[in-house]
Amino acid sequence: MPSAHQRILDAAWNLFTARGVHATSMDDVIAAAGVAKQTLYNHFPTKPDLVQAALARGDMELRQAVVEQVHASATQPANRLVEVFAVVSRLLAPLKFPGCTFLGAAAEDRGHRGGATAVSIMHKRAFQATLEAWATEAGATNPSRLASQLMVLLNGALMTSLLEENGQAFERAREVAAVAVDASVS
Amino acid sequence: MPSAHQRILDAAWNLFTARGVHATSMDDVIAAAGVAKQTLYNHFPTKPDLVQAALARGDMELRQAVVEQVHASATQPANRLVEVFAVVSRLLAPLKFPGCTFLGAAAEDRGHRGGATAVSIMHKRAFQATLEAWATEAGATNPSRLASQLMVLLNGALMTSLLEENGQAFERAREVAAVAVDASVS
DNA sequence: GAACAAATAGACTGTATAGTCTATTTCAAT
DNA sequence: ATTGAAATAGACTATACAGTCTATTTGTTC
Repeated sequence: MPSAHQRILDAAWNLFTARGVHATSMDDVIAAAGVAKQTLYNHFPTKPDLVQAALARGDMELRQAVVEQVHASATQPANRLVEVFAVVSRLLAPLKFPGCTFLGAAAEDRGHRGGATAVSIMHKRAFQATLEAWATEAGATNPSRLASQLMVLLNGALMTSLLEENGQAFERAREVAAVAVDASVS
Repeated sequence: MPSAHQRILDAAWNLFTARGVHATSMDDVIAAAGVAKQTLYNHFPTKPDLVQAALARGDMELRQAVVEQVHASATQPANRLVEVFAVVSRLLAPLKFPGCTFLGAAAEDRGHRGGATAVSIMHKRAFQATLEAWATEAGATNPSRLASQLMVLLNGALMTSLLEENGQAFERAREVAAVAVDASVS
């Protein structure tokens, strides 16, 4: 049995992903984590604290998983920039909630610019930095620009798959990414 | 002075866009519309009703505005597919809330699949149909696929500009769109 | 086993908000 | 002028939810 801390973060992450932050009550997290109310509040004094902590952990785990799987399935940097779309799609598929927790949280936060938005921005920037590193290795003429372009595509695929669950969004994004990478590398 | 009905829908749309659906209370709408509580509830019996009506009206107005401006600024169908990114960016700029009301509402609705999500899906499908028509006129080898690809790019630009307010997302999307259109038309 | 930290159970408070109800007022059409 | 529909003002109810408080229990370390 994982520690209470872990269970709380896991439960919170899953609920935030599935239902969104606003629609998840602290009592929901408590029930899902199988933990006493006071225990949760001992670990995370307020809901924003919990949201931030859960997103921060999700950020690390997700990015690590994506990088690992991309490196495993493509050795050529240029291929990695395209393959990343397949990897993210594959990671999302079993979840049954085909959206991005960070984009969702940021959208709920609108106007607020609270902790959730801040973590989401960090997550996207960190991810984009990884893309830029691959783009540089691939010999792109403008790695920074290519990374930005791919990030827009990735965010688009994540949001589109929230609306149309047929999973084609990532295929389309991948096709476009291939063309964009090709245009930027050659 | 516009009718109460109009003022309510306008106020609701603006608040939903700026702060999100969840963060907007019925009292907020009442205050912004300058209307009595009962008046609002006479026109829209429940909050979901109001959300759906406001989004539906926003859908019509936004799509109409975009199509008009795109037609005005580009006569070649192939150019329209690229110019649309500049038009949407220009429409968003003065709003100070650089996100998509529909994507935001759908993200807040996660799991629900309620009226807000339904209207958002309609909006995106209708928009994509317009793109497909232009793609067909432009002589794309696979207009449906090209429209899907551009839709992913557009959603990506809309979400990315929510996180990074520098407005570069639309430029990036436009660059990629140009490459994708070129690859699909020639 | 004493002592202390962490966890539990669950009652309780305060606040925000959706939606109702009542009484009154405006105003256009007859 | 009279009537009837639409609008207003604002008190009121019910509920959901964040966060607190108290008392008890478990488990670990010295």
